[in-house]
Amino acid sequence: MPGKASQPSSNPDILQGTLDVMILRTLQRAESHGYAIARAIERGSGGVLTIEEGSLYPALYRLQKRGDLASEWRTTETGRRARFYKLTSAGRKRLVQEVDQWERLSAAVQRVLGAQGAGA
Amino acid sequence: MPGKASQPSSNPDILQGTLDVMILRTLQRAESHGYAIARAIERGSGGVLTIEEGSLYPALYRLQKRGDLASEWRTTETGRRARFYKLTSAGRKRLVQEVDQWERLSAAVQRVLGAQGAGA
DNA sequence: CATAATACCTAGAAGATCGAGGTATCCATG
DNA sequence: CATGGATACCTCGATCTTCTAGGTATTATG
Repeated sequence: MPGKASQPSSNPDILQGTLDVMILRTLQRAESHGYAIARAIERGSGGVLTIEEGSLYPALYRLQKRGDLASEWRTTETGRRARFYKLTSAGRKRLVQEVDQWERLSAAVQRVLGAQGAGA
Repeated sequence: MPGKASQPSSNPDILQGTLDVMILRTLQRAESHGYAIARAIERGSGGVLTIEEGSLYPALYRLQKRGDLASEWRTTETGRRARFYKLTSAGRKRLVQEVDQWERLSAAVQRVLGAQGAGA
């Protein structure tokens, strides 16, 4: 096999379990539709994250089914049909919990990774 | 509705994808066996994380199969049989990459969650 | 002897994400 | 008008990680 020396490796676009909370946070700022939510997260991450549509739409469906989001078809400023999502009150509560959870768990990982074996 | 107001909810013990890097980091400090690795991570996290054996042993197997770890049966100080793991040179490289990946991705999530809508 | 702690292992289920496909509309360009 | 790109949605199947829940064996303790 010629060429193709790249390592496909494990190249996750996002940390598993963080998509939901990022969606909720994005919608806390303003109601929005799927495509725009994805672009907003990507921009907000400084271009580090990529939101795949195959992850995004199932996540939105999941969150709505769970009662954290409500949605309706509307028209964008540019005249396109799109499904707009907004947080429900349950979603607002969930957001607070999940942000807290993220802080706790990511700080814990950081401690494990960073913990100095001993002082110099 | 009597009692039982607690929500079992989604209570992941760890952030998906972080177990491997925490194992590698733990073994960078000292060779160790599975059970001790789990306890070390739990201690290192300040008691926040719980390492389930059903996650731990498959992960160790995975990492060894991948070439990041080598292992051998040995006897602990307390006279017990245990499989001791240590990093291979591939494992040391992987550790550096995965720590870097973690820093990048967790910082990105942090930006998305924290991003101020606008200056005060 | 019963129990807890240490120490290992596995099978099956659940859940999230990804890759790859599909549809449709709008707009610019040639 | 034909083409292609961007916008906007959706879904299926595969993959991967973790959890639940079992199991074995040894050592130490009461």
